[in-house]
Amino acid sequence: MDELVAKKISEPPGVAAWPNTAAEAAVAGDGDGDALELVELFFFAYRDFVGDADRLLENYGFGRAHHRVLHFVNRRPGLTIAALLDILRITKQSLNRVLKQLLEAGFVEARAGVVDRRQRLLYPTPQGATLARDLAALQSARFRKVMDELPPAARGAASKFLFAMIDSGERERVRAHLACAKAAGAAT
Amino acid sequence: MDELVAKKISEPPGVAAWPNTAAEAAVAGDGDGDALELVELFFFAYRDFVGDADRLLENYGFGRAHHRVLHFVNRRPGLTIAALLDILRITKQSLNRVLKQLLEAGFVEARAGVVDRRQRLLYPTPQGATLARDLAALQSARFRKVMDELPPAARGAASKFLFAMIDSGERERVRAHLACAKAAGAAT
DNA sequence: TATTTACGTCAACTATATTGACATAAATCT
DNA sequence: AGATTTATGTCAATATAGTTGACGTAAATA
Repeated sequence: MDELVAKKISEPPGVAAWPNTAAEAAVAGDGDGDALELVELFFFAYRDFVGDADRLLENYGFGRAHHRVLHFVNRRPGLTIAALLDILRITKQSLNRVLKQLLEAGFVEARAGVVDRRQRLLYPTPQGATLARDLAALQSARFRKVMDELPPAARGAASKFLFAMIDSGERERVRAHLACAKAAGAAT
Repeated sequence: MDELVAKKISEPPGVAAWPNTAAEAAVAGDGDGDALELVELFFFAYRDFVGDADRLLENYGFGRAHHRVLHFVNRRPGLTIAALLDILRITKQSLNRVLKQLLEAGFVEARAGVVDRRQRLLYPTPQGATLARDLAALQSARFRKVMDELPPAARGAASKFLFAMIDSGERERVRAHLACAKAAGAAT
């Protein structure tokens, strides 16, 4: 590692690899200040955002990993393992431990795929749906409160902002996921 | 993504099984739908946001924990252990492991407090400051790109939005931190 | 029939966090 | 001066969430 470090340090060429923004920032001095402030605000906002759910999950002996799985299964009933792995960006081994617990605890159930029987389609049980809803309620309550606090003009900006924060290559995927989840919700 | 869509389509049986929750969500009002969308956007946005830094940190054998410590030490040189623990909300044992590595690798240095010699005041070394700046550059570059993509009217909204997302009891603390960091930054 | 795909599973390991107990030096109170 | 509190370090055990790699199996597909 030290050699990597040394390499990095002794690497004025690295400057070229930097986003020119770094150079600009250095020149501009505090021009970066605002962006840095956003970096920290994002950190604090996310910390508090997940904190709500964490506290509720403790009562069930679950963690954030369970929350994510339950959330996406609930949002998109019939989700396959592969699709879930793709959303969460974790390995199947990692997912498996958490998913197994959710299955055994009766919060999620898996049915064999109809069109492709190798697939396991994941559905929330009524119990799972309830917990998912409670968790979502906490988090969307925070968003609603935020929207109330915000000047009306700023309200629509939040989702635009968050969407723009996503890797551009990922946006279509996310958009499709949202549309799909919305359809599932609307269908009922 | 295509597979997601395909699977979704080939899934009429799932529809029947669809959730009570979704139903309830629909009943609970679609105001929730928007909030739910924000919840997921926040998840994806944060995932990609930290991803940038993660990739750079790998070159140094560091993880997110090191990043957070280095970041705040760099933003607020002279930070005490207690202040850092308060920001990060972790235990001293957890901090210690990471901090020790940063100290040993020469990215951070600790000096005895002047007014209170029990305290260890943390400072970035030149090496640490460089890495911190590189990491920050990646992340603020993302923010700047986002701002460029956003309609001008929405730009100011981002920091208001993020600030409103923070626990109300924490906002003063965060505001103070930002002010302090800004002052420290101005010195450089 | 042969191969690929979707998934499960065992094992070993890493990173990040926790709780609890105890140690030490410096500051502060009485 | 002596007792106590404070700021920090450290050892040990544990939990959670993730990783890579290897191997297995049933079902779809070429």
